[in-house]
Amino acid sequence: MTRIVRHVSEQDQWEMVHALPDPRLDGYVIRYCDYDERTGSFVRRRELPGDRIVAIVNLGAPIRVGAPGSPFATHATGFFAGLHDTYAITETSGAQRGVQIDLTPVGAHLLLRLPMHHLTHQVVTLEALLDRPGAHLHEQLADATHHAQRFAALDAFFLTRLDDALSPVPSITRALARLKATQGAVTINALTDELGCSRRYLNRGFQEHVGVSPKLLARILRFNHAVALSATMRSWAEISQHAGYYDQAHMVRDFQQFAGAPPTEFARRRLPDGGGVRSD
DNA sequence: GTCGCTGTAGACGGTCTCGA
DNA sequence: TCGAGACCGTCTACAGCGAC
Repeated sequence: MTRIVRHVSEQDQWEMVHALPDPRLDGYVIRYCDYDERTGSFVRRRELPGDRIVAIVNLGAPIRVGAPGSPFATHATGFFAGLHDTYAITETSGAQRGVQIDLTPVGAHLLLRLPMHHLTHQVVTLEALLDRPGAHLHEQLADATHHAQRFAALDAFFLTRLDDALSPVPSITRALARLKATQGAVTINALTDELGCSRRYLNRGFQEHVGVSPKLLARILRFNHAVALSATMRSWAEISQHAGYYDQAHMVRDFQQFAGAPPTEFARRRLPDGGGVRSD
């Protein structure tokens, strides 16, 4: 099933085609997004941290990606971005085209056959991570004339890798599900009690399968919840309460760390596609 | 009243060592 | 390999302030 989102304004124009992967990839690959974008109002945007591994197969002009305080790197064919504890900045020429693939951390770990802490706070090129098969995938997507063909090629690529993948570790999968279900509103002690394992075991499992500590992931989920609530609620005090923060000051600190701006500035810079904010 | 900011004490979580 | 305990840094809870 696909969902098409179009936006046309005086300065900006884009089309995004969202699709779910083959059901056999459930729990590994979350969704695909085929995009074609031309923007005049901004060329730099802040991408907020989330609970998923994002891969971009770039089919247009090179994209530059950086993080606060570190230099930009240019990516011509695409990249994989691991989990981050702050926002990333992307810069384009104003026009971009490609496919975004969202993977679960466990899915990325098993399909990429990589300890996830190797990808944490990193943006790694397609070729560096997947070598020749990655270059072949890029060629296939570039040659395809319709988004359905690109999604089919991605399904085939990941299903091939799924054949050789190990099974997920149940305790880590359960911990991730619990964190997600509570939007991060669960203490790590409660989590280890529920799972019947030690903090040390849980932390090591998260470093291997997710790339960040359980607490950091819980904070990212809570922040994402607050961002989602801000689309429908007006009062920041109300949002902080509903998202599970102790008070507004508590929430402001997370906004500054994860979005690089206090809530009001964040809302002012927010982009209409909901996926990020304008950057200077 | 809302929002953003600072300071501080105590709780919590990450990491290390040691032992089973 | 994993759990228990200790230590230390970070986060949370709370108070208070000024600007709008």
